[in-house]
Amino acid sequence: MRLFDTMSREVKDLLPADGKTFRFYCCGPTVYGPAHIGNFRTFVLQDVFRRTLELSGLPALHVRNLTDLDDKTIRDSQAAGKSLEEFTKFWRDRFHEDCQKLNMLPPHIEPSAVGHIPHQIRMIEELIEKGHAYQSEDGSVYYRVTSFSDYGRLSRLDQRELREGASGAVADDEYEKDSVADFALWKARREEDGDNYWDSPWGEGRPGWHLECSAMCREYLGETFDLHSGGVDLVFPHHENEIAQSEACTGHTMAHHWFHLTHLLVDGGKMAKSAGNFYTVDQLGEAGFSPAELRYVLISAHYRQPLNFVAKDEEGNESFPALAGARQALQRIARLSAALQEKAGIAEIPAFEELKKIDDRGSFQGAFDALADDLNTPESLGKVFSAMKALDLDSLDEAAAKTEFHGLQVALAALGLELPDLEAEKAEAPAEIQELAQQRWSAKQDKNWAEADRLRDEVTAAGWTIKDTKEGFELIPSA
RNA sequence: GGCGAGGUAGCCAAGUGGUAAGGCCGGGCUCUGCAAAAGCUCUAUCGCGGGUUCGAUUCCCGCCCUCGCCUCCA
Repeated sequence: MRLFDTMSREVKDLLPADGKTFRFYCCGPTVYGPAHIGNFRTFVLQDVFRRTLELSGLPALHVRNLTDLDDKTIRDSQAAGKSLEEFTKFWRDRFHEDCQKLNMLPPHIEPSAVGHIPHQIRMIEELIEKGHAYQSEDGSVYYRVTSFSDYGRLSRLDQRELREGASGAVADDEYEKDSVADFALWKARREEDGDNYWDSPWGEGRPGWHLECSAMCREYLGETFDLHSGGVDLVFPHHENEIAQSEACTGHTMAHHWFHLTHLLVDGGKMAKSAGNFYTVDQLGEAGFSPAELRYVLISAHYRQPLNFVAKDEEGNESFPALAGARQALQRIARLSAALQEKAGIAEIPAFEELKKIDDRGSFQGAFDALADDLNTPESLGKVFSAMKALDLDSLDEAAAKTEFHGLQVALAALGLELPDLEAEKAEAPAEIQELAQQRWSAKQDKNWAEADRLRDEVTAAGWTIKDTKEGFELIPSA
């Protein structure tokens, strides 16, 4: 598998350093509110990445943290009058529910910041010892950026000016630092932190945000690991600071590969609560769209391109045309898949573990290859449809159908797409509707077209659509 | 001001130095009493102006425009 590396700015092969397991870390969510669909673009694509790795025969060790200790979780838990633990547990559970709905494989290890305070303190001690950090008068500890000559390599900071206070915002603890670029490793206890403080050699306080990832990477993946991932916004300063902390501490390269995911836009602009275009999985569910449909949209653009999520149609109504389109597309795949399955005489769709063993992917090999080549999800989807169109179902014997069915399932498993249940679409209509539809069918058989049409209108008015088939009819709830 | 990404059909979105995947929408056809559904099918010369080249949407230069980051942020 090949993937673009932010550090070297080139597409590189992915090879596990230990020759066996590909070990990678993803910066997870801050659990202080519901994750939005932009967050999930990142997490879903990381999930496609992992699925592709595993299906290509490379075992993975996936670590993704939960940020449960930072300014926002403390601030909002206080505002809610809850303990930090109770508050973050609520949002952590919610995040996990959303992940499950979106068919994401759970990470193998999911550490949290609060659970690793001692690890972080130990790292600070090391950094002070090695001259990379200093304590300020109030008991905070800062990282001295100038002590790490490689600082800025990932974000190419050395090639640009550090514009101090570009946003006009100036941290209130700035006077404590030797340089504005220095960042906090340990924050001295403050009034507004409430009960959220821990003992340390520098007094009571709490670790800085950037440190948790460094500490947990080291704990679970070692001093050097294969890949580190996150949203583009984390390149600077978060990942830059992680590198500075970890590499200054260990003296070794932190990660061999940096995988960054470009943000989602909504209707051409940045998603923001203030803009009213901040969507969650639940919200879209309430609007009548399934998580699978959302997932389809989230993977419909390459991860290094901005993806424009269209929420409003041309009339400006919030009708989510992108999701409606995804529904049509998924149903087409589902019909073809069902036809292949029947032709192949296969009872159950093979589980993920079983799909790992399938190496003849038939016509769908190209769809898988597109993912292995820099995780090109849109090309992969294109190949799925192209392969579908090229298939001549009638000419396939059972063995060929089986190969094609398995190939399709591997491609879908890599993309993490769950197909809609076509049978479930045919919901049970109320008895009176069934009766009307049956009467209409009889009228139709008698070629009493006027009566048949009249009855169909009645059924339609009641919110159901009649689909005639060769043998009879089906009732579908109207959209 | 600095850094970066991008402008491909109505919308979303791949890709390529030799006239452009795929999805949605829309049109047509088949099927059908009609309709729906389904299947098939049609629809772009790639922001503008130069340059390099036998040939550029794809490389180079300039311009216009959009978006993101530089502050917590996936």
